[in-house]
Amino acid sequence: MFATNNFVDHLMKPTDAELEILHVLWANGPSTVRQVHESLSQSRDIGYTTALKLMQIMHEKGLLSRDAESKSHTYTAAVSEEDTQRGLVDRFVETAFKGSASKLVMQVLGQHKASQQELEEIKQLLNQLNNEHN
Amino acid sequence: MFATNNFVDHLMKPTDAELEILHVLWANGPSTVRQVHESLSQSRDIGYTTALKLMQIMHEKGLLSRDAESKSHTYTAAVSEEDTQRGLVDRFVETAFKGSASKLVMQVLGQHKASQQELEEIKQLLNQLNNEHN
DNA sequence: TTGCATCTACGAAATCATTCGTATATGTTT
DNA sequence: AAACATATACGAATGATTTCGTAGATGCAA
Repeated sequence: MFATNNFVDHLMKPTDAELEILHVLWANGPSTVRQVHESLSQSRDIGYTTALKLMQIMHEKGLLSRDAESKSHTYTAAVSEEDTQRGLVDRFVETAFKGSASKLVMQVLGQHKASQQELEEIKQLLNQLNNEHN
Repeated sequence: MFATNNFVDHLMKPTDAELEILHVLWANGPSTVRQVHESLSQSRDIGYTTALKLMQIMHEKGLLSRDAESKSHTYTAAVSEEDTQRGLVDRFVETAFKGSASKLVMQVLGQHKASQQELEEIKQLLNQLNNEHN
């Protein structure tokens, strides 16, 4: 067995609002506050300065990096989608399922429709894990 | 297709501290504040009146019911573990994975060790889902 | 019945997340 | 250069969560 991801412990837990912003940056790449605000506005009401403030705080926390060359700064996600989701899943499994990851999986699979292809991918991963066990 | 669980929308979202208490009650059944507090004390520092206050609030919210016959009240979880976890998963898939349940499953399976038996159970569920697709 | 242990009720502080208004800086256009 | 549009910085209100101290009720024991 190899050492696993202890670094997850040090990852900041983004709040819900912060996650919204990270999703925009992960999807669109480096963006200005205005661009992020416009994207967020499509799904909910949010003031421009609210988005700005959030991104400033996220920059302080180290969740975003920024380039301040021009008048309007350009922000970039400083944490990867994978690492962040890994950390979130860790916490979630712990708080909601008392550490039982397989219970979570069962719950999710039973509750959400997945496409044929998605099911295949999951099966494939399962077989792979099965082999590692032997 | 049948109507699915719209009632999930109306389920209160328990906070982290509230979830801790629900887990105790789900595991041990109806309990007094003292019993719950003793259980919680095993995993972390928490004052007696803190546990009491939390359970009073949860009672107000409808998360717990209580029997006030004797001097010390007996509390019972008023929401089921299944329903609660269903609601939590819904939110989590939405905020952390933008609705992609299969991405969540892949992330969890890749990240957490599951026993041979757990993997088998999951596979079985997958096959079942596969059949429903055809 | 007086006192002691234990309970509930409740107020309130501390922290955090979210929100936005206002002030000020910056750069562009006339 | 003056005016305008647009940017950042920042203070502060609000609401939710967690925490615990203190007061007062309750029941049992001496």
